[in-house]
Amino acid sequence: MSTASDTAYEKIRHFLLAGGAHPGDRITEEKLSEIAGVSRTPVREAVRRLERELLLMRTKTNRIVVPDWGQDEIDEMFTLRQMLEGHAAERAALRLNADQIDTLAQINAKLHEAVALAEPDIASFLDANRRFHEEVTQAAASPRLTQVLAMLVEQPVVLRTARGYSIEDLKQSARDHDELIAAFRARDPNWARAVMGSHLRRAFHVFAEAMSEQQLDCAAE
Amino acid sequence: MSTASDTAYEKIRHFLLAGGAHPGDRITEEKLSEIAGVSRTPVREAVRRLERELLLMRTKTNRIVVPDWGQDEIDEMFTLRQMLEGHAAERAALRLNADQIDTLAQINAKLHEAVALAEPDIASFLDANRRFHEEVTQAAASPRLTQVLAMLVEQPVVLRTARGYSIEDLKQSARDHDELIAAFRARDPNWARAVMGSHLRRAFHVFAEAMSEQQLDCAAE
DNA sequence: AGCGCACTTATTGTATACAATTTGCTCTCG
DNA sequence: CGAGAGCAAATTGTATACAATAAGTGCGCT
Repeated sequence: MSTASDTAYEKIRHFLLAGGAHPGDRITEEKLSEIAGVSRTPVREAVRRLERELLLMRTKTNRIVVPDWGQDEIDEMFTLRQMLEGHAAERAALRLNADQIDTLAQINAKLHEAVALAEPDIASFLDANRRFHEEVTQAAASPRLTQVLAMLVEQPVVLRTARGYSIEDLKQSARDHDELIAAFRARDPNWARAVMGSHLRRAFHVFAEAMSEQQLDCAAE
Repeated sequence: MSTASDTAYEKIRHFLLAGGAHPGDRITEEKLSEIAGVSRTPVREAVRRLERELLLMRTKTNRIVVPDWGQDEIDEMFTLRQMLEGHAAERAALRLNADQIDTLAQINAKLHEAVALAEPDIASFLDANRRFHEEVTQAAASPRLTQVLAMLVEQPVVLRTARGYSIEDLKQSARDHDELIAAFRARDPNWARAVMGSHLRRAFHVFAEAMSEQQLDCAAE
C-alpha cells in the first residue's frame, strides 16, 4: 500500500535527514510538494507527522521550519526512551509467552550475524535492532506507550552516525539483547527494566561520541 | 485566533466526551464535518489530533472508530504521566527562578480559593490545575517532553468525573502543589519528583473510585 | 537616516470536485 | 442453505481553486 501521503512522508523525511535543509530554514508546503511529487494536501498530512516527531516545527505564525537539535535535546531524547522503554520491558516481562520470546531470540540471532562479519552489515543490524525493540514495545500491550515511543524513536538519526560505531559497540548491543531475553525467560520485570535502561544509556554515550567525531570531521574539511 | 480546524477539534472532542458516540462505533468524516460545521478538510486535521490523543482510532482500512477505554488503559495513562511529569518536575526544580516559582504560587492560590468555598468551583479548580501543571512542564525546557505530555493529559476525562471528587480530595491536591512549590524553592529535584509522583498516583486512585461510583449510578438507572 | 504605514507578494487555510478504495448487498452456483 | 463473485453505495484519499492571513517592499514623514 502506498498512499501519496506516505510517500510524501518518506521523501520529505529522507530530504531532511540527507541535510537538504539547514536548521532554522523555512520551507514552504509548495517546495515540499515539489520534493515529494504530490499535491499540497497529502504533503500537509506528512508535515503533521514530521512535526509530531519533531523533524519539523512551526513558527508562531504557522510557518514550517527545520529545528536544530542541540546536544541537550539528544540527551533528553535518550533519557525519555530510557524511562519509557524500561517501562515497556517491565510490562513485556510479565506478558511475553515462550513463543514470543523465541521470536525475539531469532531476531537477535540475525543481529548477531550482521555484526559477526568482517565487514559488519550496518543496514541489517539496524533493521534487526528496530524489529527487536518494536517487538518488546508491542508486547507491553499499551497503546499509549506504543504511540509515545513511536514519536521518540528516530532511527534515521542513529543511521547518520552508524558508521562511527565500532564493531565492539555493535556486539555489546547484541549481548544486551541476549541479557534482555534472559530476563524475559526468567519473567523478571525488574531485571528487564534495568537491562533496557543501561542498554539505552550506553547507546546514548556511544552515539554522543560518534556525533562529536563526526563534527570534528566536518570541521576538518 | 480560531481556525476552522481548531473549532472542529473542539467540537468533535466535546461531542465525544459528551458521549455522543459509543465505543466501537464507526464515524464518517462527513458526519463529523456536520457536527463541526466545517468542510472535511479541516475535519481531517482535527481527527489526526484526536487520534494522537487516542480519543479516536482507525481500523485496518482507515475507518474512524471510537475506542473503548478500559480500566487498564486509564491506569497505564496515569503511570506514564507519573513517570514523565515526575521527570518534568525534576528538571523544573533545576531551572525555575524565584519569579517563576512565585507565579506557580499565585496560580495555586487561585486553586485554594476555588476549593475553600462552601460550594467548590470545579471549573476554576480544573483551570488552575491545568495551568499549574503546564507551567511546570514548560519549565522543564524539553520540547519532546512537552509534546509527549500534551498527548497524555486528557483534562476532559478528568472533568467527566470531577463531580465525584470530594472536597477533601481537592484540598489535598492543593496541598500537594504547595509541597511541590516548597521543593522548587529548595531546588531539590529529588523531592520534586517524589511529590509529583505521589500526587499523580493518588489522583489516579481518587479518579478510579469516582469512576466506579459513576458506573454504579449508571447501572442503577 | 530611521520609522511607520499602505500595498504587493508569498504562504497557509478551506471548500469542493473527483479518483481510489472499501463495504455491504444480491444473486448465482455448488 | 452457505460460500463466493460481482456490482452498487458509501467512505476515504488527492488535486485544484480560491479565501484568509502573514511577510516583504517601497514610499512618505519626521
